Amino acid sequence: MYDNFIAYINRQLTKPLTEEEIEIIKSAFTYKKLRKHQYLLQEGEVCKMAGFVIKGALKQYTIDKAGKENIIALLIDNWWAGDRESFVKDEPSAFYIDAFEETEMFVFTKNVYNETLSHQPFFKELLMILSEKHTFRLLKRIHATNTQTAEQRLMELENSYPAFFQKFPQHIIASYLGMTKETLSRIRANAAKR
Amino acid sequence: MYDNFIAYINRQLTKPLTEEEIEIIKSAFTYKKLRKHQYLLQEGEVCKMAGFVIKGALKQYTIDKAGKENIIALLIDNWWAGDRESFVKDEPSAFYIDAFEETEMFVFTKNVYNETLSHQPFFKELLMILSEKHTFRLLKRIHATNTQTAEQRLMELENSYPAFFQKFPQHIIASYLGMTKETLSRIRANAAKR
DNA sequence: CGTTTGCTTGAATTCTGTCAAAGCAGGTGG
DNA sequence: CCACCTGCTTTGACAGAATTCAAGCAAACG
Repeated sequence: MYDNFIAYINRQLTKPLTEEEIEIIKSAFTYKKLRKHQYLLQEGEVCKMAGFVIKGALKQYTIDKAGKENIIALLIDNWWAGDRESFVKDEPSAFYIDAFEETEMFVFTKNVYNETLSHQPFFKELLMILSEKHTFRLLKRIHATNTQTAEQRLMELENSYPAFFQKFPQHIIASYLGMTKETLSRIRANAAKR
Repeated sequence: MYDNFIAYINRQLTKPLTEEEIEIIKSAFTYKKLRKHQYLLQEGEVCKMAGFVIKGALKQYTIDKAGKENIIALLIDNWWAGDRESFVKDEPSAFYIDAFEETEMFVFTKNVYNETLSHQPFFKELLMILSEKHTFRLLKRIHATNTQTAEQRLMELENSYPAFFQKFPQHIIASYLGMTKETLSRIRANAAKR
């Protein structure tokens, strides 16, 4: 059951996990299944649980006064889900995270993190590597929104993360890209004409 | 000379630096002064040096085919400068970083990082803490551009980082915020009318 | 079968970028 | 000391892009 997860971690780290470390992972991460529309986290809650998406799809978003969802992240197989800021600082989260389809995860709690994972060198290295990759992607997203047209960003997303387009409807993708669903639809229509 | 820098690091870490660690810092970080307009890094170069801004101002940016600068980061006193992606992966950087005014820094090289700093627990912790804070800020920037108007983002920047407006002219700030200098000027004019 | 969900399209409006021109310092060199 | 640059800001006119509001349609679902 943990095989793919262990293999994934080994792909990130510079040296493979020892048997001992694998045991630690198996005891620290518990299997959790989210039904469609089930919350992993709600705004105002402190994020006490984070984890790895084995299979499924979640969205992370805020809701403004008008009730509109603003998608900040889309999370699918082999991604991590959780609000790290809230988790680390023990502060209420600004985000909702919920399952857009039935989702299987390996999760760990703040207690397990504090007592076990945070002392493990392999886990510190993993966190550092993931954090760096995440930072690089976020920087690219900012740069892309500042320099590229809506159409270019859409095409780039289609190339980089085609799975998003299988899992999520267009209005979700549009919000993630910072545009309305109408704009996304029109971009598509214009591109098709050429 | 290193006092403020050591104090800064102690403010980040959970436990204060030992005398030994302070000595390591003093030998690993060297003082460097950049003249106005001097490059810390140019596009296409591998970033072999990164560091802490003691005093001064730098901008990190790309240049498009039309020759237009696109500012991705502004770096002033008590910030860190360098392209971590290039530094870590040993790949050519996509960015320029140059001093907008005379700038004093404490820098470390890739060699020093590999041989010394990367093995120091205190430095790993520091990197992790800084990386996390950086990530939180980047996420907020993305969310702000997707949900707030140009005027709101400008006002928020004025509140959060007033020093930017002392150090940099408006056309640099505008680029950082992803708008043209004309738009920024008009936002100001409209806001003043009310 | 009716309801929900997602997608498209149109028209009007607002916002932003582009291009061009002009003004306004501050600093430099003659 | 003055004239001239250079860097920065502002303004206007116009074009283009994106949002909003509204309506309609198709597919999926219970």
